[in-house]
Amino acid sequence: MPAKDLRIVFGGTPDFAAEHLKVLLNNGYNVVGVYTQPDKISGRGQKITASPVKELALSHGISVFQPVSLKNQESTDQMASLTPDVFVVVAYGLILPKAVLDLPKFGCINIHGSLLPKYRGAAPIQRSIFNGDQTTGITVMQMNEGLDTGDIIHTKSIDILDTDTSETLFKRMMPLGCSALLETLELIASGKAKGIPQEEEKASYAEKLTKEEAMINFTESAEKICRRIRAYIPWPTANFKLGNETIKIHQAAAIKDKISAEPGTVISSDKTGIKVSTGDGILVLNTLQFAGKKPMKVSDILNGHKDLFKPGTILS
RNA sequence: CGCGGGGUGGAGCAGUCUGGUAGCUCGUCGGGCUCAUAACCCGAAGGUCGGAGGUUCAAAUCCUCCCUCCGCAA
Repeated sequence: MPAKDLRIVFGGTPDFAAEHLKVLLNNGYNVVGVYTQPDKISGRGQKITASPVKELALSHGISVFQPVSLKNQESTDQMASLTPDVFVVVAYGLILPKAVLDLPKFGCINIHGSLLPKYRGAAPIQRSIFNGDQTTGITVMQMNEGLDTGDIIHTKSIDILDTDTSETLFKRMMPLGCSALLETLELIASGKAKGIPQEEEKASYAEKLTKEEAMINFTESAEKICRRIRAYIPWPTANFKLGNETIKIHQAAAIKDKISAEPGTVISSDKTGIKVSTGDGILVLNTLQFAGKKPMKVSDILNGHKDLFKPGTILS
């Protein structure tokens, strides 16, 4: 059976998912229905916003379903009425009950942003940067009832650069996931798809990011803080406080020098950056963002606020 | 009607309350100094003060509407 004859149902919500849907549509695959999270109020002004996946599906005239949960008979019936051959799930955000998992002829497949069984869960890409990994990748698996525990059908790996933020790594991984998806569909259609069970003892979980973690603790090492900063872009963005003001960090570097000052103390500030002592090493702040402002280079900030980061200033 | 902060030469800011001279720190260009500079000295260019109305002898500044950028919250 040609892969393009497969009756595909797609489930996903954010941009990362929409990108995969786009590839299917642009390459003439037979997408018979799309599932995405219900519209939510969000953004400035609390407007109701449709997910990127929904927007894309509607613009292609594909039926969109937005159940709050799939764990009920109606949802299962609805899915059954589409007579899917395969359900492709990418960052959908809902748990699939067994009834749904078993429904499509070839089951449900999921595209995950890590080399499983490492980093199962919500934030694999961000965690790989935060932990300082050199390599990560995409895994396509046959979904089962566990959280990212399905058999591995296909993987692709990619190097993590020193300069990667979650934002840039996401962007670089999208094409990887897209091609992995198309290749997997070929395998499935031609009956060559083979699932390899995950090595359970090597499993680890990638907890989702929280705003609390995004608050910088200057007693950590400069290097760790740097990785935190890169992992937390574009959201929730690492930040610290100067007095009452919260300041976000968009770019920083670590220097290994030993320093005796209390962690969080500004050592020097000039157009080359703001040097701050940490638990181990020096953190050099390069690009910051104030509330209500766009991100700014330190040299620009200092032009307008000469004394804001005088040596001795305490950040927390 | 969720809350809030902005838009002033190329960049970052002050000035707005208490209308009346376009200011500060940089950058750019020209010149000087130096073995050298993200250093220093001298000089210059560059602004419809987000937009449209209104009040006034006079508006960056006061009033009304709009555009637009951003933070919180999700």
